[in-house]
Amino acid sequence: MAIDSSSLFGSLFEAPAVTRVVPVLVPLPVPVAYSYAVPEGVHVEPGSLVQVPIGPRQVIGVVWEGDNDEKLDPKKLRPITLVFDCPPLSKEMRDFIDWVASYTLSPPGLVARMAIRAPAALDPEAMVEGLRYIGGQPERMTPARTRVLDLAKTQDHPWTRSGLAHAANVSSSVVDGLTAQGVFETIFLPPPPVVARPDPDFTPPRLEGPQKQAAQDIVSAVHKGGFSAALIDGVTGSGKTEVYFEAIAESLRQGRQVLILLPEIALTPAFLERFEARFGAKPAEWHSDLAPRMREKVWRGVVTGEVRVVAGARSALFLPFEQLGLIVVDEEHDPAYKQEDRVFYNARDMAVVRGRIGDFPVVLVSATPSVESQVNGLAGRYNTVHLPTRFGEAALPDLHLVDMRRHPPERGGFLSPVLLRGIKRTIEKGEQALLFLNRRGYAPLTLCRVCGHRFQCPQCSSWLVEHRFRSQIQCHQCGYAERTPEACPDCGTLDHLVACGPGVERIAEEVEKHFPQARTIVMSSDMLGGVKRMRLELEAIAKGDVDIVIGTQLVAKGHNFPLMTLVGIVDADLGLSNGDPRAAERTFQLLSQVTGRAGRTGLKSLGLIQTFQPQHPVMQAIVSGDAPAFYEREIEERQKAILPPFGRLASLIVSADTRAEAETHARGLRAAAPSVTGISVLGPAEAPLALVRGRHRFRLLVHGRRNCDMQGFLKAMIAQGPKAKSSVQIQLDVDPQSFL
DNA sequence: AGCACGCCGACT
DNA sequence: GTCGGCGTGCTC
Repeated sequence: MAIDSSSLFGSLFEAPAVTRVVPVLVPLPVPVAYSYAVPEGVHVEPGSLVQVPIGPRQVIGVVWEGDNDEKLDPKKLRPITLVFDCPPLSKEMRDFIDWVASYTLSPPGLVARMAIRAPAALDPEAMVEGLRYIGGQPERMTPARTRVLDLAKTQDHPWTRSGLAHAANVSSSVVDGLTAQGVFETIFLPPPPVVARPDPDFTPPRLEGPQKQAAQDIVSAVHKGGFSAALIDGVTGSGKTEVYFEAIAESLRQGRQVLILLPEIALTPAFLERFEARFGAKPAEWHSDLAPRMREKVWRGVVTGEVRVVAGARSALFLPFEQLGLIVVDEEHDPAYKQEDRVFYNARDMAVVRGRIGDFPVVLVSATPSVESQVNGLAGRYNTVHLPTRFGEAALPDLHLVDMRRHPPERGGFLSPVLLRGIKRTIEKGEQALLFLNRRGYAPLTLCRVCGHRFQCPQCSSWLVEHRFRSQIQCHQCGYAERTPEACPDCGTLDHLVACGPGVERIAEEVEKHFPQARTIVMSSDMLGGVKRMRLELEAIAKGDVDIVIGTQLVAKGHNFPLMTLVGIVDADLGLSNGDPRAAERTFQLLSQVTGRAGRTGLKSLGLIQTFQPQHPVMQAIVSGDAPAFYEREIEERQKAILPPFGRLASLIVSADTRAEAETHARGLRAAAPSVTGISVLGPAEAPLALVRGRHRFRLLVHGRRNCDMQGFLKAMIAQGPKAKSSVQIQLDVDPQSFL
């Protein structure tokens, strides 16, 4: 119910009676709810969406519960401006918001804002204008008018103006003319649903072997109801999607809504079509570049319950579903689930929390689960379901390590003779080769041969990467770019700049030199022509119009290339030595994903992995396929990173996935524990180095996830003061039991 | 987050 | 003499 603002002020002589004061979460980075007066005759309850004044502007807020600040004079409080005509946020949703705010040490108002981020959706949706045939004839008949009338007579349902014109193959002015003659009357129709309702029994599933058991396991969890967390751990091509589709079907049969979380990049037309084939309708989409109108429609459909299934990126986790009954997190290991600004959260972990608070099952899915989820599986907190074999005729590629010390490339090159032979054989058979290198551009570093000058970013001091296609040198950290200079800016020498190391463009150059007749393409996110061109190129590749694809990690995700029978990893070691505590895990996941692109239609396929460290556990795990052993070792390594109880609270490193996140934590720490001096903020790669140098007595590592018990940590710090002999427990994200 | 106020440099 | 840089501080 919207209230008229003129009624808020009462008459001149009677002071408005303050009937009630309520706390309201406003979208500001403040730690508490603000208090507002509720005008007489206005009904609000916890969860109501309201418009309130903040200084000179109006914002959307949510009525919360709890005590109001008693220091504020209720008479001086400003009144709520408007109550939106919209179902209030449920108790579950409010508990979820409070929980996430407390866990991530974020202002609750900013967390709440993520749930109500479609402001215009709060207005009632406009009715659609329609036309109904009421009989009669126009004064003059024409062939076009006859066509329209024939159609309207045979199909007696309301038409839209353009729909009728299109169906009768006339221009809309013909329809307008008939309407003016009184043949049609204008009526108002409720807006059409955003998406059709999916039918759980549209296409019965055809599950094979281990899929059956896996589906039975998770379907029974959904059937039983109540909170549970499952981890579907299945190799690429093992049919994980079909399995979780059955869980979705069961939830739909129970009349509950379903949320499928996907990394943004995996929200492809291919996925939506697959869903449609099983359920007869597409899910509603939710992601960052949804058109504003669509965003509003989906948001409203979710609140009212009209939308049954949402497939969305991480932000979809905060949609206020009416009756959510299941969350599926596909590709649960994907780093894209981590939000890196404002509110730092991992949607995968918060999905589990939402399931626990809402008392419904959550299913995590991956071919290469995160170490965190593996630990939860081993500890019995998640029920692990294995799908060990490929489905149908698909066979895993035959994987081999290429020891680059024994098979060096020719001078100036990066492809070993072994890989070049493999490419030759593959394209001779009319099949495709994929060369993977996770590095955009031509070369990661450029220097002057004469004076040794290195091109460095003026803004953030990382190396500038040469991009030959664009004739630019770019900073991959901050986006700085300039035209590739011809002369060295330091010594002025012309044409003496030398590229160091490979990027995909440079690999393409090498490939073209060896296979001038082959059709070659470079796929990377900075591709000229944008997303549209990329889609077309991916289709062309799938059709077999390309022989050799050279790509960055963008080709690793989701796409199916039936003719791809050779995958060459150009530099498998890349990313193993960047100081990231998760480097080995990430590399394992990436390499598994890329090699999984091959052999999906039964053709015999091969993976060649170029490495200088063939003994490295990641390489061994990839070729042996012994993932359990790899995870066991990773878990051990991660647990070693949890420091034993330490002595004095002398100084502290705060380190996180990004410097910005570490800054956020540090601010919280400084505010909560002013007695602790010597708090340093370091980037992800610097913290281990500082520790090695012994500058700090201990560290608080919040790499990647916020699963460490920050609240407990702060309390312990405050309790012990700066010089106390302390034994603060630091809980690293490897063991995220704090939310279960 | 926004948007104010507030104090020091180059300009109609 | 003003316009404008962005540094602190407040919003129920």
